[in-house]
Amino acid sequence: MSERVVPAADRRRRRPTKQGVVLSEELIVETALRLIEEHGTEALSVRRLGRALGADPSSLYRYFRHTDDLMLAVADELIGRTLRTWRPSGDWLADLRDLGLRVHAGALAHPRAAVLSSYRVTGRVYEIQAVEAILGVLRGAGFPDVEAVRIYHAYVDQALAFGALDSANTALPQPAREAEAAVWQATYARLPADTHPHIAATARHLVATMRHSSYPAALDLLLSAAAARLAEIRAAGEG
Amino acid sequence: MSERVVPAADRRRRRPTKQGVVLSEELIVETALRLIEEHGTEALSVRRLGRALGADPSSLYRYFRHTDDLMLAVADELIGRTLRTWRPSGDWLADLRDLGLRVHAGALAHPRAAVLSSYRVTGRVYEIQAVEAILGVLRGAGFPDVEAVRIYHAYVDQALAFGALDSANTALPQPAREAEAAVWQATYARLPADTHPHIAATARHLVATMRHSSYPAALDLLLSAAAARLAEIRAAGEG
DNA sequence: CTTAACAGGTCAACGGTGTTGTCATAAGGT
DNA sequence: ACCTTATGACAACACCGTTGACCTGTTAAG
Repeated sequence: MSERVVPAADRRRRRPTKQGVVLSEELIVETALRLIEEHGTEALSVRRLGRALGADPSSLYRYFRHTDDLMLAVADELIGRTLRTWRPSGDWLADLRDLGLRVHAGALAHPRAAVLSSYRVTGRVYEIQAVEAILGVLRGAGFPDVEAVRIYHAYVDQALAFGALDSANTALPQPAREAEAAVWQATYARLPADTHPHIAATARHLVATMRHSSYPAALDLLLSAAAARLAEIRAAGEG
Repeated sequence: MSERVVPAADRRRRRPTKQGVVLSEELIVETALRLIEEHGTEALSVRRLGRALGADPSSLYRYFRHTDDLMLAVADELIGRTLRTWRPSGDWLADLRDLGLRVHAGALAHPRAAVLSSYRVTGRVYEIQAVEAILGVLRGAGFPDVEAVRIYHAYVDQALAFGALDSANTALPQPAREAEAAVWQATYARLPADTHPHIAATARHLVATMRHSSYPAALDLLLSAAAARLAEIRAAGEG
């Protein structure tokens, strides 16, 4: 049973497909990303990807063992792209806020990859770079090691978790998405004040707020708590 | 074109299936939950569910218009179960902390269902109860409406997002889970200090911290930021 | 007690999916 | 120029959600 997938390094024979395309891991990953962007999550299937590439679907199994493998490769590329656009300024709070929003935006742009990668540790280069960078920002700001690690963990997981959450939501089929939006208007905004006083009192704000991601708000809350903690630490350090 | 789905209230004719099972919305939802728990997310399909119930798959379309409708019903049942175990004490901070941990624990107890339900708005009874209760706690504590809604949104999404994240991770196949745990020991803990100073300096803490959920830490950060905000609001109110 | 309406079950089919066993052939080292 | 084999193509498999047509037992009305 010879392996179906050949390691990228051993590839020599660049034979074109019937339609004249020369496949490669990079080309496949890029095309997958483009497909998701242009036609949404549900547009990404092995068969469609094959069609978009001008190749038989089964050819892709020469490059990835499962769709899962493909998605992880896509995710890795995504991390790399996000990290490359980040320009830390030296202001730890602003930098972490900026990076958080970038990670979240990157996740939204590629829902399927984001959901898959959110709960996995890859141990690959870009991930390691990100860990080192974030820890550097926190320790540079003056957080002691234990605190830096604790906040790093909460910060990263929150960015990934919200990224996945909001991704999954935007990846819903169109009718389901519209139905969700309608629920706040049609159901919550119409509950009577005598049975549901708190919802009724805030209905206007609920309808306006719930249609957007709560990640920016959650991020600001987390970071402001971290800043408060840092102030405490500094005060204690001077005593 | 007569509607395929008849509202639950109008159901009269309880005709058993060939295999002698009397279907109902409740029975279907319970069976779906059980299926997900026992055999994982991928085990839940209309066809398998039909088989597990002892009914033709197409029968389910007499109760739910799409799979999506079914998933919303499952999600709401989960919310209901969690909410029923919560006993608010009147201390807003403690109550929200307690509820958050319960939601998270509930998600971990039903890993596969939690992932599916985390990003949906059901608009069903239990969800409405939860929204009303949480908004009540926040407004009762003294948050003005806009602020209460903003914090409600971040708080709820955080609980659901971390629930889904940690669920997805625990739901990984055993070998994959072990491989993940090993990455911190095998990869991160061995990075040299000259190329990755921050990781090297905190490696001990990383290995210890990353194996647990960061949700409790993230929840505490969010709530402490909310408490700080409330203090500000109260101070301004007295001025 | 009969009967007609129809809720609610079944069946078959459609077009989609991921994946694999097998075959064909052109690329590339010798 | 030849042989190996990497790599593409094809066909098939087993699944998926969903729908239209059909059939039948339950139930409410007469």
